[in-house]
Amino acid sequence: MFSIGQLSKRTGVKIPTIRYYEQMGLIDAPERSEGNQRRYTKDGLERLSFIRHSRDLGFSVEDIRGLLDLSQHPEKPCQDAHSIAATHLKDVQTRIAKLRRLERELKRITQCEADNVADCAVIETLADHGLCETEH
Amino acid sequence: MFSIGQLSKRTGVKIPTIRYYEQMGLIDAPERSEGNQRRYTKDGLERLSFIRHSRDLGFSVEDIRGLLDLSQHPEKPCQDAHSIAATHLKDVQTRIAKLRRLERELKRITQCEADNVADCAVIETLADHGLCETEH
DNA sequence: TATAATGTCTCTAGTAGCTATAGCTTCAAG
DNA sequence: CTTGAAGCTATAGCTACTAGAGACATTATA
Repeated sequence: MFSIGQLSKRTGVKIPTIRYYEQMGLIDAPERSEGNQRRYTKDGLERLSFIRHSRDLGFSVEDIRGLLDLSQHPEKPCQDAHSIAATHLKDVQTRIAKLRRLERELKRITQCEADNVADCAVIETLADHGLCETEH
Repeated sequence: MFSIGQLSKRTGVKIPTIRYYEQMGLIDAPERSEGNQRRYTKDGLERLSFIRHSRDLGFSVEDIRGLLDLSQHPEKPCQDAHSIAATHLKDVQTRIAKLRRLERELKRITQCEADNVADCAVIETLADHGLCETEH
């Protein structure tokens, strides 16, 4: 049996976050000690690790709900898992593309060598959208 | 003079967002019509465009506060603007790097060809961090 | 000029995914 | 038995908006 602090150390999930996941119904409310403190089993540890890892990969809490549910039913087909992951991958790729456009634009404007605001490319660009090289 | 709706159309900033910016002190409270509706001048339009453009480039509201302040003082040196932009650029680059790691990992796990959850690489990977190729 | 349609007003609450704080109780070590 | 760390609940805060309710203003058409 683990206390919430031990669980936190083993999974890398902060204590308030564990309580938050319980509240959100991502993890079951565990048993309690006589003094009303949470006591987790190995199962709880594994479930939380799954969640942690999924969050690390950027899945939303809603996605994780679905993935957790699937993981409890090994005999089910796994199309749903594939589709959740594929959708997420697309989303990540979209965000990368957007950030790369920002990066290009920011690189360009930070090359400004002016000394004061009147001639500064950063401020000038922000003030006038027409000066941008790309559409955002 | 523009109504809030006209301002919204010209800048692409949604009406509730304009009111929100006013509340946050990013834009000044404009004059009102007899019937208490907001009436904006060209100045207001330009300031909001600046904000919109800065948001498009991903600057935070706090950053924008600083940038707006600088833009009002053309005689000032523009180091601060450069440093805000450079910090933001680094931040964007960090996020890109992180997303690329995610992309690689997601690509890998979505190549799974299994039919059911028991053999599914997606679920398996999430359940066991040891199966990851990279650190997140 | 009357009326209908659209626009705008304020206020409150909700979104995601936590994080922080206050004031209390419990646990483990010495 | 005491002390200090760890845990409890409940509430509020974070970013940057967005949605909705119910009332009032403005504009276009009949």
